[in-house]
Amino acid sequence: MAAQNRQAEPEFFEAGALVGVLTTQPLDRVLDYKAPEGGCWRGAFVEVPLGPRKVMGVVWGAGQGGYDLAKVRTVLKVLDVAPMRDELKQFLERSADYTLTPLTAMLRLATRAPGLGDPPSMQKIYRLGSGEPDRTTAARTKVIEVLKDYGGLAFTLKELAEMADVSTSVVKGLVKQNVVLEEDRPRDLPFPRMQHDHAGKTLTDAQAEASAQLRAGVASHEYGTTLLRGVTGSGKTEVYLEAVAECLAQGRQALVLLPEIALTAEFLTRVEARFGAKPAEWHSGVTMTERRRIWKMVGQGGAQMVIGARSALFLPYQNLGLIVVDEEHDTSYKQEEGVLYNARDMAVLRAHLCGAQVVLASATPSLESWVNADQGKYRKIELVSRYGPSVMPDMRALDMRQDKLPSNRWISNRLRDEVLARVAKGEQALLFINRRGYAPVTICRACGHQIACDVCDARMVEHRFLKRLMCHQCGETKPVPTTCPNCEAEDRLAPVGPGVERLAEEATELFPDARVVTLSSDMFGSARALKEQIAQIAQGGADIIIGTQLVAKGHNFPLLTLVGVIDADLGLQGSDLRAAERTFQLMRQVAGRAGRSERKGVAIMQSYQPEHPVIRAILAGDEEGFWRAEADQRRLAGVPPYGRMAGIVISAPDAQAPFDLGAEMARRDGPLRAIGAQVFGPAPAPIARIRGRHRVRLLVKAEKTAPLQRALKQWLAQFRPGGQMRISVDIDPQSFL
DNA sequence: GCCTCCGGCCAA
DNA sequence: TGGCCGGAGGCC
Repeated sequence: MAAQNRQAEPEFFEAGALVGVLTTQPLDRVLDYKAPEGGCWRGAFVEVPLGPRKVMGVVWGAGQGGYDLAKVRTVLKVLDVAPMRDELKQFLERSADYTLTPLTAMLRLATRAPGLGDPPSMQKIYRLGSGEPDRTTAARTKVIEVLKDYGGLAFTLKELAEMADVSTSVVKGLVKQNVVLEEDRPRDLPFPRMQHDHAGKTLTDAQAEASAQLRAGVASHEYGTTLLRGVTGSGKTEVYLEAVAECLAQGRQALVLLPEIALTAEFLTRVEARFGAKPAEWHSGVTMTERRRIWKMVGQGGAQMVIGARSALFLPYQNLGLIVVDEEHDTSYKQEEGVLYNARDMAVLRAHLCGAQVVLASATPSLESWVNADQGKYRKIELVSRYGPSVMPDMRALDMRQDKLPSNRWISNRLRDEVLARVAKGEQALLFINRRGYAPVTICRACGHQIACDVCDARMVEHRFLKRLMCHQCGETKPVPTTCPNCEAEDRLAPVGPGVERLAEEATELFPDARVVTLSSDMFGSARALKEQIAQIAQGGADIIIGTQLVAKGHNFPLLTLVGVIDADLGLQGSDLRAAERTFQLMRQVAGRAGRSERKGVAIMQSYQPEHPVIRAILAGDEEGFWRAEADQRRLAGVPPYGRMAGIVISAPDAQAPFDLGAEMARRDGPLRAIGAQVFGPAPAPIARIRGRHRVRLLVKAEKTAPLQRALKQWLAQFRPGGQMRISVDIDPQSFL
């Protein structure tokens, strides 16, 4: 047994000792190997033989034993990178448990940099030497002048030749005579030092007070989360950069997470102006060599600050003191492919493990964060705009009870006129309805019968695009009948109420000269086609956008100046539990735009109950009231953040097999029932086909305190998907529709 | 994830 | 008989 004081130190394994190695290969197990010559520490990055191949792994701990010792192979070598710290190891284990992701997949997330095993790559650099040239030429003089101008600095061959405007052979010639020195330098260099006090900004009183609180948190070296709420223009970036400054002053590393789209050169320039040097920048567009440099430098302390997209959370920080999640409500923090995790929540987990502070910044916080702040789990700081009260769009409710709309019309004349006015000016209008399909109800005009699902307590929704009736509870579909199944009357069945498809039909009739585009999840074969469509719209490829909740997903349409909510009451009835929150945030999105451009944004809500507390709160700009009303609804329904949910997506190239497996899974729900959880579905997933794979989804709902992950694990262990079928688990799914 | 092994099937 | 294809399972 090791001495007690050794416990803080990582374990050392003598050569030949059995060690457990976690590889990046998707074998969901730690494999036994013998420690290499010279031994190895726990946490060491190693290369091990696996079958005929060599793969990378991490020494996770002592070997398990139990595997045929004769077959145990030896670690090939220990890689020359900083070993994984216990904090990151725990973070990977805890987040794997939370998201029900294999640990190997988490390790892959944390090692997304190429050539980690390669010896440090070197490059030649050139600096001024002491020799004298045998003869002087104009080109040689220029090289010497450049080097003298920059003092003792060194440059690569290409840089130097370009700066002196000579060919590289001139420099080489000078090297032979020791006029210029050629040296080797590692390619992966530390990032330039950032100065916490380089250029302090003058802060308003409110900003100074807020940043003092954040600074105190960072200085405590303890975990804590702060919700920093401030509208556009209130200067919340300046405030959280003060927290970064404190973190740098403490000699700890800072991470700022931004939604992918917000990673702009403009933001980097701002940071550089404040701290005198650029931070490391980590996102999907960064080159492979730069990724490797960042990964290594973050691990050995050569990068003080990282600005990145969600995956920057998995870098091997040496001493992380602060994580800022800017625009924390943004849905792009939720990874929706591969490993499904929410970077906002995982940031809080990682900060817990390394005694860091988290700052969640947003003008319109997610309800989860709002509730956490309200319950005292998060500290809350409010920043009032320096330009006075928050800029809301011009917001109105249209009381539909006063409007005598003909049947089968949902766009009121007043809204129609507003749309026409925008289109005439070359601006865009968005008509928002949170209902997929053509019509939510199909009714028999002879007997009043409504076509319902055979197995669910739900009405079938007509999907004209798919030419079928569909149950949104269980996903069952059937052709639209011509005779009433109840009274057998011929041709008396009629669609009642609007869905997005029907609204598009109405808009096309109402605005014959406008370009109308529909955005609904089940109308796109692939995520990429959808993305392309959205990009086209953003560039002005449409005048009127008809959309479901899909359009609320953080997309930016700069030409959009009018949002018409067709049925504002719909979000209040629980068809999609986040609809009201999104509706509210959509309004605020328009508000932010109205503040920035000369075009004022207008939001119009058609409602049959404009006196409803949520509607009133939105109109009055009473955010507190809105969140409270919304929170009450969620609490009553027992859904997040007051309950827990998980989405199970079953996918396969053919459509039937996932349904069959989904139905079987819904039947054999013992382990879930044991913790009081319920299963809904199977139903088509929000995007029903991706890259040729049909997707079917089950939803599991449990109480807040129920051990959901453990139950899901037991439940899922019963099923072994055959062939091309895949099951993926999404804890805390973004959409529950 | 990738490699290998094995059974099935087709052309001669 | 040989060769090629695709699915199943092992890899420490």
